[in-house]
Amino acid sequence: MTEKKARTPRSRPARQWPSMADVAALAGVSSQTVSRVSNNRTNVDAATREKVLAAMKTLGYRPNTAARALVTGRFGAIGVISFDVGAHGNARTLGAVADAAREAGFSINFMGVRAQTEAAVQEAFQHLMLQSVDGIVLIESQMLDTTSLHLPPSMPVVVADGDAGHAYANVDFDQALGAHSAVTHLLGLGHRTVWHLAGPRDSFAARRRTESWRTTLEAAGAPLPEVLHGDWSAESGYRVGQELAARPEVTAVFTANDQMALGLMRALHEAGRRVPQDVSVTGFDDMSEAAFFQPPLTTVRQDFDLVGRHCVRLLLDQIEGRSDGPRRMAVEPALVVRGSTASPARG
Amino acid sequence: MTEKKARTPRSRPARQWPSMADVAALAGVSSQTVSRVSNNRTNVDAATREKVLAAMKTLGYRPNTAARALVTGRFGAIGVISFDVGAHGNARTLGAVADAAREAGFSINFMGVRAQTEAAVQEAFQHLMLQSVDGIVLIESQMLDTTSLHLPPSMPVVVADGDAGHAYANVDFDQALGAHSAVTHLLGLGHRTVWHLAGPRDSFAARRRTESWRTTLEAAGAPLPEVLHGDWSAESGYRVGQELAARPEVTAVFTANDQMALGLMRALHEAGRRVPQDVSVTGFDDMSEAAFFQPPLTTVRQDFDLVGRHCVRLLLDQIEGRSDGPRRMAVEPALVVRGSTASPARG
DNA sequence: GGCACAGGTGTTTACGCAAACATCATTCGG
DNA sequence: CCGAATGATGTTTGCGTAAACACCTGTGCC
Repeated sequence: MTEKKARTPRSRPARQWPSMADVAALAGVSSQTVSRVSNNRTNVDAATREKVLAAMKTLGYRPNTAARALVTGRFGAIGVISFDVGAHGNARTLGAVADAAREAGFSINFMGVRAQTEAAVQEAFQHLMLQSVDGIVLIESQMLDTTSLHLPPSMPVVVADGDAGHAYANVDFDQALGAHSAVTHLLGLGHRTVWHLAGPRDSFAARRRTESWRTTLEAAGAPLPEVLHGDWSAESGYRVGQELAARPEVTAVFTANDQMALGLMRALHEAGRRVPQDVSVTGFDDMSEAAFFQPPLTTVRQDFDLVGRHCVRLLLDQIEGRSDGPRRMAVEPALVVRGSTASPARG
Repeated sequence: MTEKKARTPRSRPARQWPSMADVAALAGVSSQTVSRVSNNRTNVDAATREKVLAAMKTLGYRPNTAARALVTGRFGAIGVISFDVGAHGNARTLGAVADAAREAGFSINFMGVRAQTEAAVQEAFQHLMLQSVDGIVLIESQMLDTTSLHLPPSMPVVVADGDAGHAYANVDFDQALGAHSAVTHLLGLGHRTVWHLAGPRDSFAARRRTESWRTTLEAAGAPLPEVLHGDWSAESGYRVGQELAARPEVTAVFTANDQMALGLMRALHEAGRRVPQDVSVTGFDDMSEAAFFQPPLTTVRQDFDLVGRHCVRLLLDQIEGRSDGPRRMAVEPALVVRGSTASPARG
């Protein structure tokens, strides 16, 4: 391993990848010409290009991204920070961002954040900030606080499904519209009012859904019931559902996501209250399972793929210096009516 | 990318990050000393180290991973290739691998693969192979064909939830045990035989579950019904469920995952066949919603976190040259009995 | 007091690539 | 037919880091 010659080769791990110099030697050109071919520059003779490409193939050459990043200052990578990917919406958004990024020639540097604490988000940022990404997408970032994250102003950031009040570019569903359509649907069926099983208090998406629920009820002159909070999980929906099931005046519930709606319906069923005959339930997300719940769930469909594409587009705008594009984008959700909602029983 | 236009778009961005040299200048030491501090070497005087750390903090210094990777040949990154992250199991595994990797100081380079074709997997590999990762984890990789993937032998690879027959290290659930326990549970309840709603034909995990179902039935001397295939989705479970519901002899179904079981139960319900009184149903995965299905699903729980940790461990063994560790690991699943299974009605 | 030795630090070099610049051969307008 | 513009290629340089090596100082030992 360690040879003791005059100017010895280094005792590094043996070179397993050919470099531009190797390709250049085989093709009988300079390494710069190899670089030009590698980067698809136009000013290379067709015959020369062929020679180089052949040599690349022979040696199995692949450009070294580290060296390229070092010299260009660009990494071809987008960082994605997300909370629990076990949550349906987060996973879908991640997948959509990844797809869109790949189409744009970027890879995804993923950081999962377990705890919803600011320190955890901070740490994730710090990791990604080691200059190894060109920009960052933050999914479900209710803890985001602009002032405490020491981001260099030059680091492009897009927030998906988060607070629209901060300084970063933002892509989100039109939560207000989604909540409004669900609540209006229920009121239109003849319910006197609509209860609300909300998401966690520190989620902006959840808060916006709650606000829209409130204003819709107020506009309709319906009484405003107390808000009950879950944590997005089916289990929390079940717990809250047990409380709601105990109140006979509850005939309609607008739930902030599908998973909680599932738990809610389970609790109602166990308490002997039928959905939709006794209680109507709506969800939010339209996860792929929602159509097969018992009963099939009326819910608000979100187009996660579109969100992913928008995120990447806004991020690339920043990365490539096109800051004239829109900084905030909203994706319109659509109400999907299924079997979990009906007119209240005449009682 | 014909960027024939102006020669300007490639102008190098202004230096926005301080380098070692900047820190060294401020601290009044050589850049090599900064390097030593940065890498936590011991042979640095305590006072000097303090000076350097202070300078780093003042300048907001962060080591440049590209430069470090260039010189060390290591990237501190693990590539993860996964199919649809909308599928519960894949998302959970991804999250677990990401967590385990972060604990080990590695970041995750994620590549989603839309189409389950060999070409798509190939392309994902090629992307990751641009030397930007130290190893690769492949999730749900039924299409994996060792001979056609041109991996350098030195690229560490671990396959999760895939074929145990190939040359790569492997972490998987003990599918046979899981299927066996579910089928045995159903037979033990008094069912004459157990039908099987299987996963896609090209999934090794699905095939192993099917095989184990078959051998368990044979060992019990139970008749062997025809196998019906879904594609993991609730929708496919619903379609197959309509067929099964039409056969009165079906009293118990072992389903290859929870989502299909949901669709199946929906179809049974619509056909007027009650679960579990008329038909018992088991799932596989124990997704967090399964306990709130109607009825709550008896299923086989998989510990995805453990799989993720094992994957990272096996991968690090290879990356760091410790190839003496185990190359294959199995994680034991556990049967969770809930309300979707019961003894057949005396008919 | 000399001498080996170790710990602390600085100097040089190379990693692989692409930008900037240099060189040479063409082509074309007048 | 000359001089300038254009195109194809080679040469030099530097990105930020860590390894290898050189060089100091002080210490302990005889």
